[in-house]
Amino acid sequence: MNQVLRTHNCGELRSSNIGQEVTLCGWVDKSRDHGGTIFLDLRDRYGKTQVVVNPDCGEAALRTAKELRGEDVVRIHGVVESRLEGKDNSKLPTGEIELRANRVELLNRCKTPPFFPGQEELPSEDLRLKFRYIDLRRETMRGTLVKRSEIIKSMRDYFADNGFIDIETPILGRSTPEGARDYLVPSRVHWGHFFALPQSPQLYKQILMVAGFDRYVQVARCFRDEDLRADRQPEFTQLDLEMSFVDADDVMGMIDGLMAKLAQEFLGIELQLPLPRLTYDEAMQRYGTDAPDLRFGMEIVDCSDLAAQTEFRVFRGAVDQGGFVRGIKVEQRAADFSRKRIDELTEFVKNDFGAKGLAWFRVEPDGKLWSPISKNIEEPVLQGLAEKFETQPGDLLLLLADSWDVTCKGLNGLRKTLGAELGLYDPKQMHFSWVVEFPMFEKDEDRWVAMHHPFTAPRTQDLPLLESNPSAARAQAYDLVINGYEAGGGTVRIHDQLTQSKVFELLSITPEVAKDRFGFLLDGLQYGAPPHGGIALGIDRIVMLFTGLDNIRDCIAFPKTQRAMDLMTQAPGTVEDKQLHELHIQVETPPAK
RNA sequence: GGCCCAGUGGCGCAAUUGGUUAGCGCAUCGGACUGUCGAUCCGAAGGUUGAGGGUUCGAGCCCCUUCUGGGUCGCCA
Repeated sequence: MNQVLRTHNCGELRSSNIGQEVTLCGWVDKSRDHGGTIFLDLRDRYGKTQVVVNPDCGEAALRTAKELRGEDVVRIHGVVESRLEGKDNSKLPTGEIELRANRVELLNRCKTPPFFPGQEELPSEDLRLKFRYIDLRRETMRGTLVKRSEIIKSMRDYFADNGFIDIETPILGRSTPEGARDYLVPSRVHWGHFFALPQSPQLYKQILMVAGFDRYVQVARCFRDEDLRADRQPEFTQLDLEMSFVDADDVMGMIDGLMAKLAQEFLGIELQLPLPRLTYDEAMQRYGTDAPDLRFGMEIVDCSDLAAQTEFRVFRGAVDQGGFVRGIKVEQRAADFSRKRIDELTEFVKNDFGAKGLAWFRVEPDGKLWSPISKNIEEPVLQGLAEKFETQPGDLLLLLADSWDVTCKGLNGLRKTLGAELGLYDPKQMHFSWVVEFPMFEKDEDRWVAMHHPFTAPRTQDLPLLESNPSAARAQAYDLVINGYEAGGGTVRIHDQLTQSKVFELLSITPEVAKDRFGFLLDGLQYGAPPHGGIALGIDRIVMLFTGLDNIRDCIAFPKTQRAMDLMTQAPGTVEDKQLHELHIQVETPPAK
């Protein structure tokens, strides 16, 4: 009778449609059977509509409706009617109307599912992942994926409006031993040779600049075979871009504009531009991390100078060994910290960050610092601490005496934990900032390694430092930080051979090795490479932050578990011997347990 | 690889801290009901506590091993 399966969706009918004959398709979200009258909540991507079936609708319709169960797929033909006086449902946009059915058609029966999309308690995550098609029917999951789609569209529009062109780069590429562990793809044609999936399109986009494409952008899938976290998946999506004839300010300015647009469209907030900038050194000193959560204070205070004046061995010893004594202040909440809680925090900094212990002081009503260790510390030093931290009665001080690294990591860990626990910020609040001037190099055991990648340009004023003092050299690198998450990072690249050679030399990358690994880029740089720079934004993380979620899996339709498995498809799986044979691969027998 | 948390009918939780027959809500199945929207009411079925081993007169609970999921450190240029 009807040529079309449906005339409307389940989210669009309103009072203005009253009297119309329509056909809806969808899933039975819920049915309420009153014997004579049956109410069905029909659900699809767009919303829910209430369907009424009663004896006036015909026996066949009533009989079919009676047998419907949750998640059955149905098609309903009927007339849009106003709900009875006072029976509107204000929770639904379609709540003023209902569909009086005259035909009820079961399109497909649903087995009793392990859980229902509408149920109040969320099932365990492994079950949600195994039955992802059911989990994705949940309103929040649907909402997140819709918003993700809208965010990506908005990004693409922005860059298109700014003259960027979208160019795809290969997924099958070449392994570069630096950086994260690669996912490898064996070559059938080339015995013993492998492709690597891209960790990022880094080298290709630089080549595109050499090719003159000027402004490139891509929504790029990236792969890194490293252990997972709440904000890390083995495959993830970057908004990757590169620009020619620009400096760091130009790139950051472009992203400032993007963030302002996204914040306005999706959060309804007006960002003040330019976004605040913080140097790497400042970030480490004040927050102990290169990605600080700036929604609250609780800044780190360095009291190493005072520690040098005490005989107390823990403090003095740390400083004498070239370490630091640094701490944070919990304002007015000392009473919230039981001895047990402080013990837990001590275990936390010991276990997770290798701290030797946690020193703490309570500020007494008379303003004096009290601690189990305060009797070991000279009065002037205690007073100095109080002044340095600008303490008030009721404050709590937490101090670490350790290496720079441990104090940074430990205090950052404490600050993040306590900031959330004490509710020092509104979880809905958003803070955008840049961290700039990263070091060019860091020491890994005895050798220098690139902090970002070996093509990162140093600040021009730091060029002489490459020879004299590499550790002091700062890069033209910038990270976008949102709420304590690294939401993106980029650099201005080296575009001249001389600087590139110097950097390689420092990184102990011989010309031969360099030629072998990325000879094509080095060649390219000699054929008219423009100055260029770019950035990559973590789309999954940005979606996570913009939707207020605390893990990245909920922003991805089909994510992997912590052990990098897909519970729905059971990937990765074994393959047939024939396939292995074709690829010239032998699988080792796992060691006996 | 280290540390931490969790695993009990299909789902979410409980079990007085080692003591009778493992309990509740939702879902499922059957019945009743013409206005519900987390419908309601009556009834039924359904678990040996992730797996293996140990301690004990007795283990969901204690110990060891292991599997799965999650958090985190290392790792992630």
